[in-house]
Amino acid sequence: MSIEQTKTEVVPQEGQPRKRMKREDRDREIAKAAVAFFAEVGFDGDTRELARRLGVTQSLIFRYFPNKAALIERVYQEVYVGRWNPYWETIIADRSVPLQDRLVRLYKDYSRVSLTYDWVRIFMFSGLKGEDINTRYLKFLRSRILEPIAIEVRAELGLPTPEELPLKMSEIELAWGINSRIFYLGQRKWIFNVPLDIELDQIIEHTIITYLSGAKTVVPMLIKQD
Amino acid sequence: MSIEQTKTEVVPQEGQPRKRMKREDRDREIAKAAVAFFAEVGFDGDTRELARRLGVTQSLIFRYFPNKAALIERVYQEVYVGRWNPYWETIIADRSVPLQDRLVRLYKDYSRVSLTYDWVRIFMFSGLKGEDINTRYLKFLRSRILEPIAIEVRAELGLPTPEELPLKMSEIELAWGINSRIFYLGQRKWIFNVPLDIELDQIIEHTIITYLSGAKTVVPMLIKQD
DNA sequence: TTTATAACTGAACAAACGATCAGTTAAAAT
DNA sequence: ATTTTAACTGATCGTTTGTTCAGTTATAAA
Repeated sequence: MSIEQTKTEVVPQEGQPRKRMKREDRDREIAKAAVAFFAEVGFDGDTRELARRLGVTQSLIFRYFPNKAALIERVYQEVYVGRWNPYWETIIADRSVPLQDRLVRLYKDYSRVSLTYDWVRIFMFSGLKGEDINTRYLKFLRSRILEPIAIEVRAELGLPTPEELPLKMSEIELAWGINSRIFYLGQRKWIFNVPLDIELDQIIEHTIITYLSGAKTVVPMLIKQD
Repeated sequence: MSIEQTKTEVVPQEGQPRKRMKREDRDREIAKAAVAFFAEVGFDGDTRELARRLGVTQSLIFRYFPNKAALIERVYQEVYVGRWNPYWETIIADRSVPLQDRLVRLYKDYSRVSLTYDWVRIFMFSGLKGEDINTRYLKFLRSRILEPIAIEVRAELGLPTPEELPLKMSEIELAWGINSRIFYLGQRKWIFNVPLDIELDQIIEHTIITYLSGAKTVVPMLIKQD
């Protein structure tokens, strides 16, 4: 599996210099370039440099976005909203597949999105800026991914269902462990410049095995507490 | 253990208006305030605001540091170099204590430093800025903490020593899992504003149990590969 | 009290920044 | 071919930023 970025935008044609674009096309091009640019330098990156990379003047950007904040808001939309795949939520609950396989499949696919250069860095930049979109995203992730995982673990271990015994906070915290592991891989690669020593797929497999192995030991203990 | 009270801020003393300080004292005060300030707003924070918080004029800062870059460099020194505790390295190797207890003790203590508001945020800000000090820190961490842990796990499971069979990359990657888990807790609390659901100490204990439980399953498999 | 030292201030500069707008020109409509 | 539309430019403004420096004043030595 690769964690390269998908690049579907229209590249400025060398032979046929179509200078003027339709509003919609230019709009998308600016937004796309803004994602890549702000991911690289942060949201303090100046609009003149962004315009230079686009091959247009700075003032044009402000004819498409009322101000810089609106452009940044658009970047959030592109990254957070535009890249969530509802299919992830369906993988988890499919009990015709062994749980370990489901989790490996889920996180291999999830990492194709959330371990890209753009995604990891935008996520940190916006978080450090204090935007509440990160908080909202993680709460969404918790309800759509982590809680379902905790439920499946209960079933796997032959423990009471959430209806019989509500999920403990600590069971969900245990599931956070998977995401923290995956996300940290992205940070090492795209922020801290510490390359991964082995294949991503292999790390994901070990992460899932470790999680399930630990859950088998810890969860039966957890649900007896409090 | 708590990670609550760690957001430091230098408040101008009202009761004791010692206006002029000795060079050394003022130097330390500026450095300390700079850590707190840049941790909050990032390294693009302006020196006028920093001076205002210190209760001095902006020009004074430049009488203590030749330029802003030098001040930032000092911040790195304070956070990365100044807060490493060599005692951590000795805990791991003490085989008179059960491995699980050693790891729990190590990470409870380590998290007292690396899960503070200042530390987590400065670490991310400098990483995103592309400073190589993060890379160097993580390589140091790897050699002083992660590799020793992997070695102790070998001993615990009755597997060959590193002299008999060199450590595999994947064994160290497995140990990264502990650190990624711990660090992510700090990010949730100090960057993403997603509070921890249960006590930090408890999460650390579960993290170690999960790691050791997983290692017991995975490591014997790993050392037979390649 | 007087003098010497050095901690500190206030004003200013140049560069970089987001944002505005009157004017230009490519491309579609007639 | 001519007109109309709208994508785009170039110049400029006000603000914020790091940095400098001549001058001020608290503090300790004399």
